Amino acid sequence: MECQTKDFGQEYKAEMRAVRDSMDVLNGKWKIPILSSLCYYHKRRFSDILKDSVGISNRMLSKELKELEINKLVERTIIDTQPITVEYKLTEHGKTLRTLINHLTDWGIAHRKVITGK
Amino acid sequence: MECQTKDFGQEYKAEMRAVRDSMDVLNGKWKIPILSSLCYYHKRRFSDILKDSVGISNRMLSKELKELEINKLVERTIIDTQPITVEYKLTEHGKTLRTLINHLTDWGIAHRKVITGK
DNA sequence: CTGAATCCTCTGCGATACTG
DNA sequence: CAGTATCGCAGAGGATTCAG
Repeated sequence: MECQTKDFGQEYKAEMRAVRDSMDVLNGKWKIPILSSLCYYHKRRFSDILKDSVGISNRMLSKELKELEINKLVERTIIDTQPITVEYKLTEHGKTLRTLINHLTDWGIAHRKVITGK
Repeated sequence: MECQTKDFGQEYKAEMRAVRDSMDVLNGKWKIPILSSLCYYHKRRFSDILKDSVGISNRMLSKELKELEINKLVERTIIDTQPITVEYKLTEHGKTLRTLINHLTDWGIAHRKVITGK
């Protein structure tokens, strides 16, 4: 594989911005665990995601879900029970992350082999 | 695309670990700019990468390069000039990152379209 | 049950100065 | 030139408590 971009000026800056956009979305300790939970259970309640993402606090979960919603990756639905419950699910756009996460997974596995030699 | 993993227990945990491995390597403000510089210029000196990665401090560059070297993504070669210079380049393993970065770029572009609508 | 509010700690990162 | 050493701040994230 040729390891070059055509132009280290223009195109390079655009690429940097795009990669940063992706990283910003995925960044932090909890984004991917949360997304994975929503990916598996197509609908999931707050307290359930809390259990799936082992170790997270409600403060963090709340914050992260809000960001994911702002980024149009997750949809929030209030269910009018007593007491109120809330359901979260991936948007169509959110589902496209699955592919990206798969790539990250694959490279991570290959990388671990290189580092640990196994 | 079906958005599921086969098993939310076993396989899920392995995937989480792999993704985190990838993210750890790429994490932080400067890893990708540095890698991109090395990707374009197949060999590059410390002071040059410093200029490529606009805004980075020598302290940070030094730290990041060290981490990349530990992760076997980058190779360091001391050139015995006066004063000494040092050349960095991607390892074979490091070059495999290009593909991953491309995926991150592509998704970042698509994501920006969704968010900004343009 | 689903958060919001507070408080506190720890880490990433910038600025600057110094060394071989 | 290629780093290392020190300092300081801002933001990420944990624990706990409160509210609708």
